[in-house]
Amino acid sequence: MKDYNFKEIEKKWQKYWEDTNYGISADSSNKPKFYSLIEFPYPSGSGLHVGHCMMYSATDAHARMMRLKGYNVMFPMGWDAFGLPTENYAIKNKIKPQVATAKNVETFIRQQKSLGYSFDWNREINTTDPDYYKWTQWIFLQFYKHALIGGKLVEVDDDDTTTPRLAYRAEMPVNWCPSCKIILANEEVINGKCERCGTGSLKRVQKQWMLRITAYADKLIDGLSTVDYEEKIKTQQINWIGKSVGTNIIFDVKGRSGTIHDEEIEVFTTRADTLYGCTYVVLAPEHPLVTKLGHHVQNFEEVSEYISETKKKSDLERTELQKDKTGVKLYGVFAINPINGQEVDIYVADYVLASYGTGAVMAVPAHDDRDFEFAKKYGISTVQSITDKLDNILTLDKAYTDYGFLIDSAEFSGLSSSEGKKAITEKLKAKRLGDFAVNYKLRDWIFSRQHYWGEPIPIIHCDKCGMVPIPEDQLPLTLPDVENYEPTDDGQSPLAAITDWVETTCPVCGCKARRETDTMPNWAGSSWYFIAYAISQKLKVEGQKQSGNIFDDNKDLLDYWMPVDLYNGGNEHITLHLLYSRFWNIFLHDLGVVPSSEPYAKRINHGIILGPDGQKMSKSKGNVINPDEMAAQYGADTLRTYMMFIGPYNQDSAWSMAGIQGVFRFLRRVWGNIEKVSGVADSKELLLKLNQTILGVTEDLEKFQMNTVVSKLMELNNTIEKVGAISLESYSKFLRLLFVTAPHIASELWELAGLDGNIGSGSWPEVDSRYLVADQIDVVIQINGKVRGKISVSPNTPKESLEKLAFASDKIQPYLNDKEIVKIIVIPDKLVSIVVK
RNA sequence: GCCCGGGUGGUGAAAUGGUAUACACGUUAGCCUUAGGAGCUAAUGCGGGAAACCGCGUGGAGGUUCAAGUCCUCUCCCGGGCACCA
Repeated sequence: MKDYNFKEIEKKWQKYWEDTNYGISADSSNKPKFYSLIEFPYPSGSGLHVGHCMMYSATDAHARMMRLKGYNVMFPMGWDAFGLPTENYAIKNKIKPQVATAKNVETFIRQQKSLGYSFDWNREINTTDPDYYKWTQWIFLQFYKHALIGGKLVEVDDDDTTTPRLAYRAEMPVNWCPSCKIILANEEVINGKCERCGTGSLKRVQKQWMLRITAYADKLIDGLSTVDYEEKIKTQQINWIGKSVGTNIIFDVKGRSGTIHDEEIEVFTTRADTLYGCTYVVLAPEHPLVTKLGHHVQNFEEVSEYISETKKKSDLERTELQKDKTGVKLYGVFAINPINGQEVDIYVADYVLASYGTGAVMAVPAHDDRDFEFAKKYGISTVQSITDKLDNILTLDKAYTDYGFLIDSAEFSGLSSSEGKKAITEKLKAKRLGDFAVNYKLRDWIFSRQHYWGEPIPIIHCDKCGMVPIPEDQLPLTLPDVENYEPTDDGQSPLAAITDWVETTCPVCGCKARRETDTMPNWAGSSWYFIAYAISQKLKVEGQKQSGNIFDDNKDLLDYWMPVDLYNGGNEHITLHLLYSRFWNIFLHDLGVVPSSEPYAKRINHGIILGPDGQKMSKSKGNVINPDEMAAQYGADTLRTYMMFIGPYNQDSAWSMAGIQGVFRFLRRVWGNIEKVSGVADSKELLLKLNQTILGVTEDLEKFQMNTVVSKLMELNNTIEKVGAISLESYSKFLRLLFVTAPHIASELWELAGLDGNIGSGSWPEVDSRYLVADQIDVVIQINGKVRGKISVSPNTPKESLEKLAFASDKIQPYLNDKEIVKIIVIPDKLVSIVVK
């Protein structure tokens, strides 16, 4: 027997798979389809990370099983290639981002192929490819051309400026780095500081493109009940959307000389039942009413100063110092509590957020911790009066925020909190001073970036016609070649400096006009790539010629492939990417271009591979494991199998050199064990273990319990060694199981054993339940719950016999002497449990 | 503060309420070898004992059950997410 020469074997089979199109899926088939999606990588300059290998190894194993089980499996790969690191690299090294991307992609493909992953290379996509981003732009235009009214999509005319389009422009506070003089994406702000230079980022108001994801908030919540995601993912998404149901309440505003007409304060509350306890009203510093009240406010100077102080605070300061609430009372003006006509004070305080609800709240210190704290600090209501009101329910140091029954609330007293909310809101509604209202924490999605390396937003600004979408048959709007990728000083995209690109003519009136110079965020291309795989050949072949819409033209493909059956990815994408891409898919479904409302039927998350020191891998810590080096030392099969064996799939695991060494030993022993293949009939012990392994490995692969898949294969190999012989038929089953984790060695051994055809075109082994039962089974005898003996019996021995055999056992006699037998429980094939007194 | 995970040998970890510690690493002893960071065999939860065996053991305290790592109540610790969201 030759040595296990993994280098030679792996090269041979990788070529074979390439030559025979292993992994290439058909667009039509009489087999059932299975769409297995993994998050496509950002092709960074540092190449494949072992974390990628962990996800690829596990999903590749699963895909191989599904193929053997007779599915037409789509297991595609592509490149999420727009993004800042490439742009920064381009700036630094004076290399075109297009060139850098192509080089990185080449490296990724080489690495992936060298590990034998069975991706469908015919479907490769790249978000930076104009054939691809043509359709990213097309989808953007559909957002621009549509609005969601009453849950239904409606088309919006080009000159309509009032209907709320799903893509719109708005003045938005953005993160501004005063040192780099650029606008930062949220992802570039780490703990309130610029990722590049560490300077604290400031808020700056600028016109931004927005996607109205909030219009889809309810659909995004409701859709979760139809998909198979871990509970953790669902709750995280629901929390992120943050739906809260409550009441909007209108307080009239009164000055020294009576009611100030036309001015009112609208607050949002989830606790309308506590309205009688309202002692003051608070406005966010950014609330427009504050400046409007102007001369009515006696201490307006003090108030203005407070507001400008707030503006100077960074996000970090405003949130980190949350315990220390600040604010200013507006002297000379009052708000009228609409339920009882009571005058209450008005404050401005930055613990109230302009961006949530109405930017104003009613304060009920007795029933809200934040109001309580603020009231205590500014002596607004005495603690004594709160306790009086609450009939001693309240302890002196905190608000009573639980539900209960209303007191001191006129005709509403005695109602439960939930009854009270409803009754009070109904009364306000009748007086036209309030109504039921829903709010979301979710904000609309800031969809523009002032960078070069992204999809250009296909809009033209015309002085006469306003914003005009580029006609769809003129897409894609491609990125121009530029010399300089640096953002400009005033926070504009580098595209703004390319005059001959910016200057264009209006598609409507033909006048001189300017192109939009912002680009899309790198979440854009990844929000529909799972759809693109199904039609990827069409993107390449017809992308430029297509005049209609590629989705409608290829409805049959989308109907066949969608939705994704299994989506595999990282925990870091549970909120943003998963939410964004669900949003796009639901929108496209509403538009009628994709068949299913939800894009992913099932989602599985993987953990992170940590360095050998248990720390997150990083160059600076020097604990980075390079997959190329590992594959060179131990082979692709060992690396793949170890990546599955390293620990529970959805849990973080630390790399271990001893661990990969152990897996290598396993494969080398498997290699040698081909000598145990014989013409002799299999022992019952081997048949039992083999069938247990088929059953267990199948179940574990389906559940992505990859570590036990490997341990079960090891157990079977141990049994082969122990028994010393295995029939060719049984061996072929073992190899097919092994094929999913270590496909190269399994293919080679298949050939060496002289088995027919190729292992990959066979079928998944079936369990023969005749062999699942052992000849003899150990049945445990328990006395008072403790194991005191064992009897070896044949399976299905009747209860009565088991009981007799148990009492006949010498082992247990000492425990029965002089004891009264209270109870006997017999579980066939398991145990006899005797209770004595 | 709120919402998720998770605490099991020396280590990574297994266990449809039914023999806790499979599998792997490590360790120890022996074999083989010129040699081994190679291979093979055996042992390996802790305490006691020459052994048979006994006692104790899944973060802690209770509970349900003939039987609990697993179910229930309370509690401690670790990791992650959200966080002044009214």
